[in-house]
Amino acid sequence: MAVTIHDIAKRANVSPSTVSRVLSNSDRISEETKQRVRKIMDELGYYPHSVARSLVNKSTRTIGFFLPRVVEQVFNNPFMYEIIRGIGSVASRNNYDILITLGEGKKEEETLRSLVHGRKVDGLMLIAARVNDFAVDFLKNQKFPFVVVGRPLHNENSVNWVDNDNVDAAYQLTKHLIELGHRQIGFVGGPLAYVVTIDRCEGYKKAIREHGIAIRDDYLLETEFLEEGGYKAVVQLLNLKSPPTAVVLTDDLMAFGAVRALKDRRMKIPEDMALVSFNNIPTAQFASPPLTSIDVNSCELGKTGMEILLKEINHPAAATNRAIIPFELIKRRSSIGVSK
Amino acid sequence: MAVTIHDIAKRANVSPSTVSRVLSNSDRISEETKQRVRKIMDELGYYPHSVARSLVNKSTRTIGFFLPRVVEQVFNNPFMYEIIRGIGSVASRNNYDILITLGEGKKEEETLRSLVHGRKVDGLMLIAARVNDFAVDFLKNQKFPFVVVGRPLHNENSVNWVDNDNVDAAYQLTKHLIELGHRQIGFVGGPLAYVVTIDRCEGYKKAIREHGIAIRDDYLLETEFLEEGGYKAVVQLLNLKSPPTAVVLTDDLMAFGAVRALKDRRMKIPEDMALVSFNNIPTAQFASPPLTSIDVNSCELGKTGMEILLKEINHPAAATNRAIIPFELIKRRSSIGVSK
DNA sequence: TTGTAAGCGTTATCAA
DNA sequence: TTGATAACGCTTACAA
Repeated sequence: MAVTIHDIAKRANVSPSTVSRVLSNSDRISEETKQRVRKIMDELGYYPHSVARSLVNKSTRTIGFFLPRVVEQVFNNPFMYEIIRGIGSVASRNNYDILITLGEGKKEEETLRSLVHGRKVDGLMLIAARVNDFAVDFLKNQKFPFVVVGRPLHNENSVNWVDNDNVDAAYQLTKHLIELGHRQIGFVGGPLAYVVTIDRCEGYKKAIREHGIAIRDDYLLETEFLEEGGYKAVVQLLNLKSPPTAVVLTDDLMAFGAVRALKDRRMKIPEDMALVSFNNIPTAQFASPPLTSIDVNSCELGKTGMEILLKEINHPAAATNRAIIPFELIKRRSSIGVSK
Repeated sequence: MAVTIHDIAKRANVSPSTVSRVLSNSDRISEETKQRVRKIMDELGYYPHSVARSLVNKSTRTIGFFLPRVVEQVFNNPFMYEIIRGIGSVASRNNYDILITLGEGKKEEETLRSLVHGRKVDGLMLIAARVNDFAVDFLKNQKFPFVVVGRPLHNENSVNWVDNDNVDAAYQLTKHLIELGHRQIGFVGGPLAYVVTIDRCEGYKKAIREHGIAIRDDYLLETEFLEEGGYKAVVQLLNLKSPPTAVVLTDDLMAFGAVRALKDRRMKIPEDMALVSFNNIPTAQFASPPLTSIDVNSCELGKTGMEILLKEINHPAAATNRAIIPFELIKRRSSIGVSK
């Protein structure tokens, strides 16, 4: 069996509580005993039992990363990994671990309950706010510390969250196309169940309207955040009587699909159709043509989200926190072509 | 405070142990009491405290995913996320969670000790075997359940692992180039500290030799598993008096770098230089040209690894397990060109 | 079929 | 400066 605090105590001729105090470096223990106890700990290869600690401390120093199945299917996306890396770097620095719970095959409520009431984690990170987000409502209701990476629709002021200004990002992206001379611009969004889709669509519409262009419903498409979704959407747009000359897609993977659809028909990008998208995943720059994309700064989203969560865990009384992470419009050949 | 087993017991006029037995659905409790206790659990919204459970059960139903900093830097790679998804699907099905520990800024031993002796996890998944792998040695020594995704160099028979047959994969990939008529073939591997690099290099050499071609040391390069590494390597190869006409790269990201290097010099792929690589990350097919790549089946690596780990956790006495996951050579335009 | 009580490995309160 | 002792919330012999 592993060595416990009692084993140390016995060997050092002190009580377990003294050992515990040495562990927390209490200043009410003589330097001499500290030395002695520490030496024995080393000899015996002692390491505190984190579960036992958690039980009495009521803290696991672990935060949960919860991905309900619906979300995971939609966002099977490289940028998810970037977010985890961001979270991880802040977590690691603060001696927190990350518990990943995939809700696969289980009901969302069941999984959340096991995390929250089971006290497996001190707080939760949610990825992507949905329009009616069960997880947000549940956690809010339970007063459990959490942060959403993504602006929630209904609880913007009472929930901790971090996101880009997606309305503005879509606005800038669309404006970029308009400035290139496009007047017929399509919009391919993800599922409308996600707030991010709504925001980006709004930014798109705002840019269109501001430039005196009419909004065409047949230019507005909703699909999955996947390559296949982008493919289908572009095919549908191309089948219109007057197809758009440019398309805003809300994800790079979709844009990859769009590229494939256009290549299948021997059409040129951006000459026949310009493409712009979101996320700037690591391979967007290596696509053919390289994709104009909004860099959402995923790593920073994760980092800041984690910082907010730590604040919430340690000072639950404090005000609601939110953060807007700057994005960057990266112009590449899929919109501006080779000339420029 | 959260409701405990005692609260339920009081309300149901039974003892805590009875409640506990209801929880584990013991067959020594009358159906009637079960019903009654369960009803009260629902009413009070009871959920078992997982930490308390872990303490007595000596199991956290959590497995650790350990990524020492050195490894993480090297493998900042989309296929890592695929592996996690694979692990996650099996874990979720078996009611396990995944604890991700990024060793950032901490010593590897320190982190491992906190996981193993701190009993935060029931077992560990290691990603990528290094030639002298501290983690492997440490865990083996501690007799702690673990599995390596990647063949270990020294303990092939005494350690659980799962991997592709990297020697064969590299052999097939190189042979593919030879069959296309190439005789001058370069090899750009990752750091030699990783077993995977050694294996792939061996497969490459085997194919070269078997076809009566001489091995040229100036065609063998070692670099990072990153885009930049591929770029630099190809530049170096191009500066040779007689550069290779084809190159085997051990990662798609490297291949992206290679593509960039060639495009910078207005060289054609595969006419001026054919490229083939490993991993078949989701965007390899959308590169320009689409990349010929070995699909290592990352998701399956994760799944099988997790299955082996569960076996090890539940039957520690059983024999050492290992698994070879089939790979697939996906031929695309970066090697075969458009004609075919 | 159910209850009592000990124990899992810590920390924290109170006394000494 | 240190030591008893009682938690933390659960499981499991052993008794009844």
